[in-house]
Amino acid sequence: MASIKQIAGDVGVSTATVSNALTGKGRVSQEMVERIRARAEELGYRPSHVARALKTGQTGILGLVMPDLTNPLFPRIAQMLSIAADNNGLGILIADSLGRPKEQSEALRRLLDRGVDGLIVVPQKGTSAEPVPVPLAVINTASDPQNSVSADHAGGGALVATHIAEIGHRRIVILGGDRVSEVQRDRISGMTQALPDDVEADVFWGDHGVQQAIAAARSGASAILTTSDLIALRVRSELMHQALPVPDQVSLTGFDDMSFAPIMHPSLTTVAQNVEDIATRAIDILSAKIRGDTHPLEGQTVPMRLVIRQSTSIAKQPV
Amino acid sequence: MASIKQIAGDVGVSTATVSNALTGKGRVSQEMVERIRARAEELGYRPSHVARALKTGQTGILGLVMPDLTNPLFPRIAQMLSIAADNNGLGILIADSLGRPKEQSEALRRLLDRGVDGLIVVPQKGTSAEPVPVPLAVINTASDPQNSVSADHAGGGALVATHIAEIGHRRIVILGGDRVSEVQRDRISGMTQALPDDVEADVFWGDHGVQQAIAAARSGASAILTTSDLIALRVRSELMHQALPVPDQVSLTGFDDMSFAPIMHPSLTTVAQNVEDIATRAIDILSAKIRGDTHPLEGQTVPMRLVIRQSTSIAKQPV
DNA sequence: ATCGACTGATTAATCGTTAAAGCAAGGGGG
DNA sequence: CCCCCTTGCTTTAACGATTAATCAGTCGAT
Repeated sequence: MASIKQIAGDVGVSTATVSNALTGKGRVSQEMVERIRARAEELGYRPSHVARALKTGQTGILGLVMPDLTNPLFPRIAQMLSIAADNNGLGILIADSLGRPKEQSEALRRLLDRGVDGLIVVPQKGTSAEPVPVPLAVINTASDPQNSVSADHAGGGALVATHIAEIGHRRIVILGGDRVSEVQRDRISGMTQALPDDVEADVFWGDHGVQQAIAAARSGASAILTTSDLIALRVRSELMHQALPVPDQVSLTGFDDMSFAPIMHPSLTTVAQNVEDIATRAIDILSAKIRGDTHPLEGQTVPMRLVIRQSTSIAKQPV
Repeated sequence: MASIKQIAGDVGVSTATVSNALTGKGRVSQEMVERIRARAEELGYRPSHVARALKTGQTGILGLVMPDLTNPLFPRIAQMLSIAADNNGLGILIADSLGRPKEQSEALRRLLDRGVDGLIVVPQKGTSAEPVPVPLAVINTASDPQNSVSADHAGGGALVATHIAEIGHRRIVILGGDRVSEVQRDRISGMTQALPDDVEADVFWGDHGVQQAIAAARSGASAILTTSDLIALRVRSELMHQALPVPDQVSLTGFDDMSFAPIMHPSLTTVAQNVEDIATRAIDILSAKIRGDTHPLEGQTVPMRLVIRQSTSIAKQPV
């Protein structure tokens, strides 16, 4: 491996000059800069991040903590974060906590031991990030006071609720998966607040809620709005068992536009996050904090997008 | 941050002794080891991975390259790799190539620049890993000569094909997504080789193949074996359109046991990978190589598991 | 001629750790 | 009693970069 010393020897200058020439920091003549650059190129010189990190105290690495790796958005988030980080010359080290809060501190400590310059945390349902000695960016939802940037889950809920109301549904069911998830709570409160007064909505939760939702559908509710595509898929199965056709009898919506949403039958109306935008902003916020900007614009919210497919249709007129 | 120097000063010995005491390498008296340990504990000393990396040339970080991040197995693989890596005191740096082969070398170079000790590559369909100056572990499929460890895709194909034959199907369709994927080719060749002679099987590929499969089903084929749950889901949709009930008229199988397989309707018979086992072995192989073991056991194959659900049933007797 | 400012480079220290070599004291064998 | 080996620790150098301090010239102004 070619080092700065190697180049210095070849060109006949000191290592300090080489360092200055390559980083453009000190005072070096234009001619010398070019000679050094040329030699560095020839040798295929790559600066040692490790040595630089030791001297400067900055590793250029961010830690990513996603306690809930089963979160189906993980690949996209990780991908987008990794791209955004690359653009800022940063790397991303992942950590897993197996979903256990106790392991989560372990994971954090491991990342900190490795000297990460900052952390990106997507909190587990119902937990909040513990204090850390490095800059932190939290991706959760607007109602989390620690939130740095996230999708506008409430706005997304409003979008889908408004859509359902506009196409004539007057008695609907809202179905959440887990009460403890702030994201899901925000989605639901977005829905309920956006509904006109003349729409009657029941809110159910969890496994039991699925049954309640089906019962409601059998007794006349014409739409079921869920907080996740996975829940919607389960409801779809149950409805089929009960010979309640979607969307003819019951309209159905999900959340997150997962891989199967466009290809299930009927294809699922859902709400998509702009993961790329969120990731980019998270990295921007974190880099700003690392650079010393103590109060970058935080608590941002990125609009969601309604994706209308075949699982929703105009409400049947009551007979 | 407490350093080794700090401890050395406090205890009244040289830094070398502290280093030796803490790593258990040199010759240090038992008593001294304990005094040093105690002081280190008090100070909350954490060794600097960076400094150690500079000195030893080993960062303790592995690079993970998954060119196809849309691969729905990614989260599980990443999770399991991260856990397995942790157990060996290693970290995992992720890189993304946006699916573009050109970006892939870029991603590789970035990881190498950061000084990773080894690379784990899950190759993109139809590409093979380029030579790298560090130990490499490839997770692909048995027929890839570079493969270090992978699921036994052919064996998985055999499992599902045998199952279908055993429950009486005599005319079936095998449906692949992308000819270029070695994994899918192996799955299919596993299927065809396991089928008894009296079973008639057509192999179709891609979007067009879906139509051909439906046509075959309409003209009497009683089972469709796909190479992916996503494909199975699409086929399920088409069959429904054509009023061909699953499994009464047509049995259907997928691959990979994705999140939606158990909750779609009917729930999908599929073949699951033991991702944890694969990840653990990949890390083991890589650590062995890094430790200097030039030829650890490579080319391993991990059995797949048939998950029988409701989308397959005994073949109707021909009328 | 002299002083000061500026330019382009050098020197030397440092980040935290490891590793090889060295050194003093104690103990056993001949 | 001398020699050598072992034990326990220290000294020194190094990994590859950055950075503050310094220094030798050059040039313009006074």
